Parts: sequence; structure tokens; C-alpha cells
Amino acid sequence: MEQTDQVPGTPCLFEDLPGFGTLPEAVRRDLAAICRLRTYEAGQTIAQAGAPSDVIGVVRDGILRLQKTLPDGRQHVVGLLVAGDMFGRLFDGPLHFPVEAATDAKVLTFRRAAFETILLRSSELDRLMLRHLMDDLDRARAWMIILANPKVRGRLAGFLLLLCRRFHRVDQLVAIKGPTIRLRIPISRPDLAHLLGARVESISRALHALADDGLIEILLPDLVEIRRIGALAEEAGEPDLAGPALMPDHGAGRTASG
Amino acid sequence: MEQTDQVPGTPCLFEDLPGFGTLPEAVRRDLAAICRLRTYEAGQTIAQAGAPSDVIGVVRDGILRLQKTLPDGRQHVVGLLVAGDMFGRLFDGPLHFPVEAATDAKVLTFRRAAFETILLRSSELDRLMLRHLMDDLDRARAWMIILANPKVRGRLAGFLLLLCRRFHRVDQLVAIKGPTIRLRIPISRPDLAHLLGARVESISRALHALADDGLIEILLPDLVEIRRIGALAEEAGEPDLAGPALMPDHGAGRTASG
DNA sequence: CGGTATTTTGAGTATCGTCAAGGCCAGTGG
DNA sequence: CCACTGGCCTTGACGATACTCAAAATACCG
Repeated sequence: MEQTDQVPGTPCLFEDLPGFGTLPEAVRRDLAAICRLRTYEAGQTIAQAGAPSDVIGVVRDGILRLQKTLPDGRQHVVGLLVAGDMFGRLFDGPLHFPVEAATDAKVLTFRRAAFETILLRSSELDRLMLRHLMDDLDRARAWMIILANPKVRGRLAGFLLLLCRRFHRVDQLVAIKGPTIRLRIPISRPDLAHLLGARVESISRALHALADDGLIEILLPDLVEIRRIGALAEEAGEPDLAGPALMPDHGAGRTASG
Repeated sequence: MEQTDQVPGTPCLFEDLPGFGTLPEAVRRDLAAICRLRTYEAGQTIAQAGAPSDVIGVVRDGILRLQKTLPDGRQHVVGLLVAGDMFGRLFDGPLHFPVEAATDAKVLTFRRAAFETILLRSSELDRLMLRHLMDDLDRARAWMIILANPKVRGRLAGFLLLLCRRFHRVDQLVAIKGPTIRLRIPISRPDLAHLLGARVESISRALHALADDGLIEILLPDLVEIRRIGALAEEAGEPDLAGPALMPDHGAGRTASG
């Protein structure tokens, strides 16, 4: 379903996206030529599984949901994409997981065939894609570790820390207010429950339990303030993240170096 | 810790590894020149996290464990590598997860710098690496779905199905005996418990519960016979896999097409 | 055959899933 | 403008499941 009528003249800037700025100018020009900016509303489907999937996408703004559609119609969230993240399968068949907009979102899309042509001629773009995929893989594994926590409290704590680590430069999701961090939870309770392998009620109870123990404060259902991040990390079973790693300014800002 | 004394003359065949056989002969020759076959015993460390990680590895034989070392010394298994799987970070820093041999194993190693040089000149090898990473990513996500199952029984069922799907052409792990499948569980109970986010006792109980209900039969602690694979898939919450997809001969042998 | 590690079983408790009900908010239609 | 509706979040009570601690049984190895 091509939306060719969608402001084809949009400049399609991507120099500020991580990695793209350092590409050679020729490559950037080629990419700009096949690039198109699209806007989606929350809940809209961006790419379907099994469809031809002729497109490679880069999130520019907002949050996307990577999900698995179960045969009974239920949808299982299997990942979140934020600005700079990509989706689409290069040199390969259809997507294995459909993509939906979790919030209003802007997405840069490239026609797959053309993108692959450029890829074959630019080792820089190639390296960018490799690094991207390797990072995705590590993130998926980090998520596995969170999910492997036996208790809901621990999984939830790990999820909150993941949000801090990963989304601290996105939108207004993470705001550092002195010693505490204010955090917006970008998905609904039902989705979060699916993601963490629990029921909505358990999520609610676990969140309020963390609040009762003073680790966090619930300002709104989807807005929490993290008060004792060390205790939260311990709860998550990742004491190595308890220290400085989280605050973007206070030290090695690398991802889990485990 | 270079083991240059390790039979340097070994031919290092990799033509039969998935994907490598179709590479141009020049690329294969270059790869063979920097390739070295190494042998590890079960439990041995193959690559450490944080270390320079100057090596790209391809599993030739046996099973490797990708794990996260927790600060308290416990080790959390985050993935299993079998013949054809790769590890190592291209154009990037150290590994994020150490690699250990789960069984006696043979591994093909390439010096990273040299491998990257070849990569820059061969778009075919590049595509191979991209596909490899995309497959890894999908597998990690499939594992996330398994881990998100609220009940241990469901997670265990999903794990057994994953073993069937993924390892059916590896070693003697999976043997199809008429209507049933005989399956070797390649990791210990403590590792399995960590992997599935449960305790050893819960794993044991869940396994025997599946046996009591006739879905499987436990021949040895690490050898089970799957009797009702459809029921097992339903237990795992993946009815779409209940059908033909599992048996390598009876239809589309693709990975989950979710 | 004996010793050790692994796996299994048992009993008690904590946690979580399930069912049910209530509150909050946004959108709809009178 | 206001009642109504439906989705989402929360709370409560109860039963099922899983974790904890402890001990027994089994498999593994010399």
C-alpha cells in the first residue's frame, strides 16, 4: 500500500541519526534520493508479517512495537523501537514480526531493493547495518536476562532499568531530576504484562509494591520516579548496573558489558 | 593466549557450513588461509567478555553456551550455539557475553582483523553475515516469547520444541523414531533453570508433570521422548507450530513465520 | 563397589494467576 | 451539558503455581 501522495518532497534528514552522519556524502545523497518520511498514529500498523516487506525503516520519532500475532488474535510485544532503531529484513524474505506504532511516530523508509543496491556499493553502510544488528542482538539478549527473572518484581525492575538505559535520549521519556529519574512507561499495562510474562494485575501489584518499599514513586499510571536505583538494580538481579552506569553523565555510558 | 601450536596445518573445511559453500572460490581461499580449527572440552572457556576478542568463531561440532556472568559468580545462559552458528563482534569492541563449551566442541576461528579485511572486499560474505545476524535476532526473539510464558510448564514445552526445531540436524540430539522424537537436553538442570527463569526443582516437577500427562517420556534425566508434540505446542502457547512445521520431512521447514 | 554430583521428592510458605468488582478517564450520543 | 459506554488501572479474595529449605533417590565416575 504505497502512500506516494505523502509529501514526497520532504527533505528526509537522517544525518543526526546515530551512525548515519559519518557516512560518505555520496552514500548519504543516494540514500536521501530513495528516502521517504512517513507519519503514523498510535496503533497503526506499519509493516505486516508475511507481506512482501519491500521496505527498510528507521524510526525518527516516537516508539514502535515489534510484536508477534498469536493465532487467537492476541498480540505479544517482543520489542520496542525508538529513534535510530531499524526494522526490515535485508536480502531476505518477509518480516517475521509485524510492526505497529506504539505512539504517534515518524518513520524514515527506504525501498528495500534500492537500499540493497547502495549497500552493495558502500562498505560503510554495510558496517553500519552490521553494528546495528549486533546491537539489536545484544539488546534482545539483555531482555532475555530480564525475562528470566523468576519473580515479577524482578522482571519489572529490570524493565524499568532497561528503559532508563536505552531511552535516556529519546523524547521526554527519561528526565533526570537531581538524584531521581523521572520515567515515562511507553506501553500500556496489557502490553507490558505480555512482555514480562505476567498478568495485568500482577504488574500493577508489583509496581505498587516497589512504590511501597520506596524504590520508586508512581506519579501517574505511566509516569514513575525512580528513587533508589541501586535497590532497583539489586531487585533486578543485576548489581553491576546499580552503580554509575545509568546516569548518562557519570561514567561509562556503555551498554551492559557483562 | 594464542594457541599457534594447535595443528596449524588442519585443512579447515567450511564449505559444508550453511551459506559458506556458495561463497566465491576466491573468498573461500582467503578465509581458509586465516582459518584455524580448535578443539575444546566441555566446560572450557572459549572467549571472555571484556577481553580484546580478536576472533570470529564458527561452531563446527558440539554445543557452545553464550552466558552472562553475574557479579555473584553465577552464570546465566542466554543462548546456545550449534554447528554453523557464529560468535564474535565485527568492527566493534569486546564481546558482551562470554562463550563456553557446553559439550566437547570443535570451533573454526578467524582472526578478526583479517576477517574484516576480507569482509570489506566481498559483498557475498557480507550478505552472509547479515543473514546470520538477522537469524540470530529472530531466534533471540523467539526465545523471548518462550520466556514470556507465565507458567514453567509452558516455558519448558516451548524450550523442548525449540530444541526440536533448531537442533534436528545437529549431532545425535534429535532422533525421529516413528511417530515420536527422541531428544537430548544438552544443558544441565541448573543452567536450564536459569535459562527458563525458574528453580531446578520447578523444572524437575514441570518435566515430570508433562511426563505424567503423557506428552513426553523421560528416558534419562537428559533424554526425553516426545509423544504428543501437538499437545506440547499447545502447552507452549504456540498452536501455529503444532502442525507439520516440526518434522523436517513433512512440509515447510522454515523457522517460525510469525 | 563406594563416593560425589546431580536429580528428584516432600512439606510449608510466598508469589502469582484467576475471578470479580470498583474507580478513573476519554469519547459518544442524547 | 450530562448520562452512558468502554477501556484501562487498581484493589480484594481465593485457589493454583512456584519458590524455599531439607532430605532422599538416582545417575555418574573412578
